[in-house]
Amino acid sequence: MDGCNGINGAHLRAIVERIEAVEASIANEQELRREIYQEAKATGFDPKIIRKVVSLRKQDKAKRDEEAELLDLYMSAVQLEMPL
Amino acid sequence: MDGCNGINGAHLRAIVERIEAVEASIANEQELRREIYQEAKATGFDPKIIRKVVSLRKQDKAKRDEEAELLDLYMSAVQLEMPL
Amino acid sequence: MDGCNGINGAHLRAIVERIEAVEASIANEQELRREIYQEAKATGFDPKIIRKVVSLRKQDKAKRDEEAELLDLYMSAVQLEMPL
Amino acid sequence: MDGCNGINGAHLRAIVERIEAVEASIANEQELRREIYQEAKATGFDPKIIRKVVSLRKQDKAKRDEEAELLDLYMSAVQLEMPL
DNA sequence: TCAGATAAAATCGCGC
DNA sequence: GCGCGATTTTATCTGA
Repeated sequence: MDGCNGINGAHLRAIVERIEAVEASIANEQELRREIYQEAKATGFDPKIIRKVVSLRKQDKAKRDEEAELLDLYMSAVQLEMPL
Repeated sequence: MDGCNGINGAHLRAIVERIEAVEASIANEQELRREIYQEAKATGFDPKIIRKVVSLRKQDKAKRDEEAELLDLYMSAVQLEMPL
Repeated sequence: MDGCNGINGAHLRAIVERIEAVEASIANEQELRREIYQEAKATGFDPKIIRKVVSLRKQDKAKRDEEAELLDLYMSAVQLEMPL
Repeated sequence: MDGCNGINGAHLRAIVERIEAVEASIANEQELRREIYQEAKATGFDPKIIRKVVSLRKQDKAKRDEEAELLDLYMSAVQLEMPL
């Protein structure tokens, strides 16, 4: 690789640092989300309810996506003359 | 515990064996499911499609359950005179 | 298949329901296992340790199975009168 | 709150949308991290090793932070003129 | 401290 | 046979 022990240390280090950068970013945004929940709670909202609403909306999206995929599968199955 | 080294070996063994029993049972049923998929495939069905259908129906159920929970939360929130 | 163009809803439905049945069964037993772990914890056992024990015994069993398989291989080789 | 009986749909909606925004952002960055791992693998690095490195560095950082905290504690104890 | 949710890791079956 | 994707299991984290 780089000449010495078969491992390109510089490259590895670059990769690790990129990962650490995005992870720091992720941690920041997770903190942000936590703060939104706390602020909402302080305003009198029940966090449980908010979580459920967020979760349900996420499920809606996932379901729509999967239904679209299923349709695609149907289409290809029909082309292959397979039973559904 | 039992007199010797502070660990109740008999009890631990009993627990481990109960766990292994249910895991064996789980493995059996996973094998069963695999066979159903294989049989379906042999009949000409696309396993992918079956998986999607199963998955969608599971999502439906989960969604209904969560909606019921959300309703419960709403009801208690109203009783507590909290904003939704 | 069913007469027309490869769509056999009844059959598909039957398959899906069989799968859902075994998956319900699996879920039940997973719940059972969870309860065993909780009960063990309540009795003072560390669940993590128990997991380790179960895992190690599983490895042991896998190894014994492998050895048994190897033995079978040897046995059939002998029957075929081939040198090992 | 909103005037009548504790229902403030607009506010709730605003909160939910803010949460969804940060979650979308988080998902994006998780996708980014995944791509970095894939790219590293394509270059010949073992993702498992990289994870290990990242994890170890995280532990190191945690330990350093802890030591820094301890040092702060010592410092304030000195200021209070208490024996350690 | 503990249960529930979230994320990470390992495992397994399928495809090429 | 091997990488890839999906499923399952393990560990971590957070909120009650």
